[in-house]
Amino acid sequence: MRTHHCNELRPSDIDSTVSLVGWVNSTRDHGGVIFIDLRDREGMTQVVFRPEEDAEIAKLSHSLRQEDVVKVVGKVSARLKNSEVDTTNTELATGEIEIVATDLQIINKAEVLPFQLDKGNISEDNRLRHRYLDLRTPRMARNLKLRHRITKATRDYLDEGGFFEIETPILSKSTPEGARDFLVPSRLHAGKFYALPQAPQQYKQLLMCGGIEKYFQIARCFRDEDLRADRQPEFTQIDIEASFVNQDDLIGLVEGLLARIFKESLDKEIPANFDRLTYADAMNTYGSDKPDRRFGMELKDVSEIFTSSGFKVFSGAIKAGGCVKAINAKGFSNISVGQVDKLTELAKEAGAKGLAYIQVRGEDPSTWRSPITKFFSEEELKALGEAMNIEEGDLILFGAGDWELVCDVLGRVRIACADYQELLKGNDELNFLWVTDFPLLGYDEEEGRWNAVHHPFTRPSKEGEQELRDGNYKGINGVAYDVVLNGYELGGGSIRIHESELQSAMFTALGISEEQATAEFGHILEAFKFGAPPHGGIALGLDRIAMLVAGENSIREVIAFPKTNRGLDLMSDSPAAADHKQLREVHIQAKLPKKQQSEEIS
RNA sequence: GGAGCGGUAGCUCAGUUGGUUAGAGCGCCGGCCUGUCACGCCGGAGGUCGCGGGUUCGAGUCCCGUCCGCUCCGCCA
Repeated sequence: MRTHHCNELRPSDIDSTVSLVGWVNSTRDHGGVIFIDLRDREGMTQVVFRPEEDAEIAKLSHSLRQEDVVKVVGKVSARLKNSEVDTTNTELATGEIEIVATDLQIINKAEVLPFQLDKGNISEDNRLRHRYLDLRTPRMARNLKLRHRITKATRDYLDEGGFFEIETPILSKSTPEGARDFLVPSRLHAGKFYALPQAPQQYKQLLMCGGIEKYFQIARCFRDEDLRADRQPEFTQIDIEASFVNQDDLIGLVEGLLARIFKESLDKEIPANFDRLTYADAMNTYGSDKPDRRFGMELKDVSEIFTSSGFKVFSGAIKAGGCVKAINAKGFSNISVGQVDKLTELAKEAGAKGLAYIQVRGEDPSTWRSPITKFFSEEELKALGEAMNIEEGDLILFGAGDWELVCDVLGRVRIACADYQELLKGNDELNFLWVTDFPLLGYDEEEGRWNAVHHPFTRPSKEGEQELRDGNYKGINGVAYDVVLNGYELGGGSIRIHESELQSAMFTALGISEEQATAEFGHILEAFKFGAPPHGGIALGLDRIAMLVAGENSIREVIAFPKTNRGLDLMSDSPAAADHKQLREVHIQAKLPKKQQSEEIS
């Protein structure tokens, strides 16, 4: 049907006869001569219709409208160019040539579109409602192409590394831990349900038990939780598991994979090895387990200065076993009152009592504007000035109290300040980082029990193994690692437990009874008894990687048919009610909230 | 579950303190135009101001409720 794509023709093709197919991107009708830009997946080519060339064809060309699907046959010609005029279009790859049409076939007319494809600022709900049109835009074509290159690079790289791509069940079993599951009622087994997988975690470990040794999957995962710009209810992970490997093996593997991905999608070189920070250091220095290190503004512990301070908020916090930390937002002393209020609100939401600050208006502390410096002694002010490297124009922000809380609060404040100061404007750096040595278990005050920080299959550190068996849960680290890019968690993994007895100890730690463990996880406990190899793995968020590669702010921009914030597909209008027959077959009766009942009946 | 922002023509938006017939650009329709590439010129059509209620002589504008979209907190082992 076609001889070329719309991005291909060059001056070297002049005088050849070609045929192109595609969509009418735009028309410029001069009454006599008519130009159209013909667009396909790859690019655009200008077609010119002249009455003197073929009166019939030229006449037909007057009827062309945006997004008509057409086939054009014609001769490749040079654009008019002499000392007086130059009709070359430097914006277009094919801008030095044009097709002089000798035949035009209108394959399918398009009605007037719900929005103009060449306008860049269409509201997102409108784009989603007509996603099949939105996908024609260069932006979406590019994003999906990049996503394809990423998955292709992943498959090639892991294949070359000896990994088998294996599919695991979508209809699987609900697990008590973790995110809310999507449930699928069983027709054959009344009252029973499959769950859609949150991740192929157990299956991939069972593949290791099955002697596969190296597995990967571009795996669709499902979580019935609230959405965000970087969270969809169904999303895709690059899921990897390998036997007889340690943490360094997996870190090296993933560094190589990401290098391959960035090379083949953006032709960008990234560092061969990423920095590593322990969880404790990441929290201590950046107040986050996924720190954005493209800017500094590091958290500093200034407890020593205020141990016996007259300012009781600080000295009291230290006496109670906590700490005082501060950040220096360089050059941000001109912060507005409104912004101070916003930061304070942010700190309070995170659990702080307030947010102490100093606006540094000059060298001398007497010029500093602050609600708290009046309580500080001269020595304290001097020591603080040195510790925080205080200079004119700086803004110092404090947190005091429990270490974890202070880190978290200042971590959030740090991000907000960078945002206000536009520190990352125009920054195209790719800052990769490993965060390691996560705590294995975290204590949930509200529920009064221990939770897995990563998941219940993460291996404790060598020293932690006996502690786990003995029930000394505080302070055990897991052999877990997260890879972070510019403040986004790209993925996380761990070396797993492969001994049935140690896995049971883990379930005990999580308050799962022996009966429950047998019922929910019996298959994996059993599998570990028959010669399970030591193994570990990682899962990377494909959508987030694609988002960052494409330079987008939302993963919806790299997903062909995403859901809205409320989990709706505006195009197909899902989810939708099921009719009574369907529900009967799966032994389900819908019981709607009161306010919805009246609507459904009417 | 909570907070914030938004919803006005097919699209993107403006709309003052509540006050006459709700505007602009693009698109669309008709006419003109033989070198444009955001083509140009002339004319025209097009509105449940998200929906429901309230206040008022009078509501796009104020109040209450509700739906939808976006961002964030909670949540996301």
